[in-house]
Amino acid sequence: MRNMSDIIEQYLKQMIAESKNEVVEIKRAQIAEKFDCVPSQLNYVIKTRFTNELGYIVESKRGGGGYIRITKIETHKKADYLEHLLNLIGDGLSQTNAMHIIQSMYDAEVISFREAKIIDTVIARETLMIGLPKRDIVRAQILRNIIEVILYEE
Amino acid sequence: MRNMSDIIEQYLKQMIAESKNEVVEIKRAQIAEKFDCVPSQLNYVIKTRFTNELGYIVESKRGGGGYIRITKIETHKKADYLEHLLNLIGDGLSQTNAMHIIQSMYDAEVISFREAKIIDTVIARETLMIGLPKRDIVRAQILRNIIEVILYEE
DNA sequence: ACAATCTTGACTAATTTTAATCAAATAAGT
DNA sequence: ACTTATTTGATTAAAATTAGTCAAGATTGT
Repeated sequence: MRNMSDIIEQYLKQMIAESKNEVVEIKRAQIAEKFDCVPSQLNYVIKTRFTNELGYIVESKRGGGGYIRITKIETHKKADYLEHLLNLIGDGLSQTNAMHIIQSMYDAEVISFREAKIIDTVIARETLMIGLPKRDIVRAQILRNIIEVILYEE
Repeated sequence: MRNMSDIIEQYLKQMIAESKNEVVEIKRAQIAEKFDCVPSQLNYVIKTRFTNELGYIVESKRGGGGYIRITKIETHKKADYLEHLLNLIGDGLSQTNAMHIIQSMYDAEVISFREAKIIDTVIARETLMIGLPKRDIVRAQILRNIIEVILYEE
């Protein structure tokens, strides 16, 4: 790791990853001490690496018993969204509907463009060389499983 | 070896060759010191010998802990590799063989870890709820199509 | 001699680190 | 309760640490 800010960033992200609810709560001075840097460096790291843009909410309190709390929200939202999609998919799924769902996932930035293309290909009727009604059932099963992979990663 | 730029070029290429992932990461000032030249000479060498044209990607960061990272990308090799995999896949494909291919693709850095997991899921017999021998045929078809998506992108 | 390439250094830009000062919340003393 | 002191985070600005650009001068090849 190249510099102190990166190290602290990694440390905090690790804490969030290990946490139950995508949250970490720290005492600024304590972390500064741990990494042997000035306290305000924590503010710098937070301001440059835990922005709202990147899906973090930062709350803090001063005074005795003060703290800084960093919450990662995007994953929650994404999880909710993916759960929603899972509910949407019934026993069967047409190619058109599947493609709409894939497009939606791409728009929601849950999957990359390449992943979208891969999944599109997988659920195409030309790829699944099976007759109806079985084809729609397999397609639903495939997409459900893919969503679960994304949902339960990390 | 006639001049400093050539020497530095050779040095960097040597580093890349010895590296695990066709990457070298340097500190500009440090290399300049090592070869007793001005730092900006590194920029010259990189600009003239590690161009995108020649298959290199250069990334950098300034400030404390800054760096210059040069990555060699072997697009041709990857294409050859993927073609090879396509030839490998016959009319049918067992889950075990498919998983080996997926692992290989991940090792070759042709797919990401997440993509590997997605594809693993898709080709699992639990996902493809079809009986043999049809299942192996569909699996082969799916993997072939996925590889083609990756092969013919961009 | 001419053209292309290389070397050098001054200046610029980005990023990180550090310190000083400010503001808010709590704790303590009266 | 009220005032004061202490603790703790926020903000800002300065300094330090890198890398990038550009252009003038030097060297080399033809």
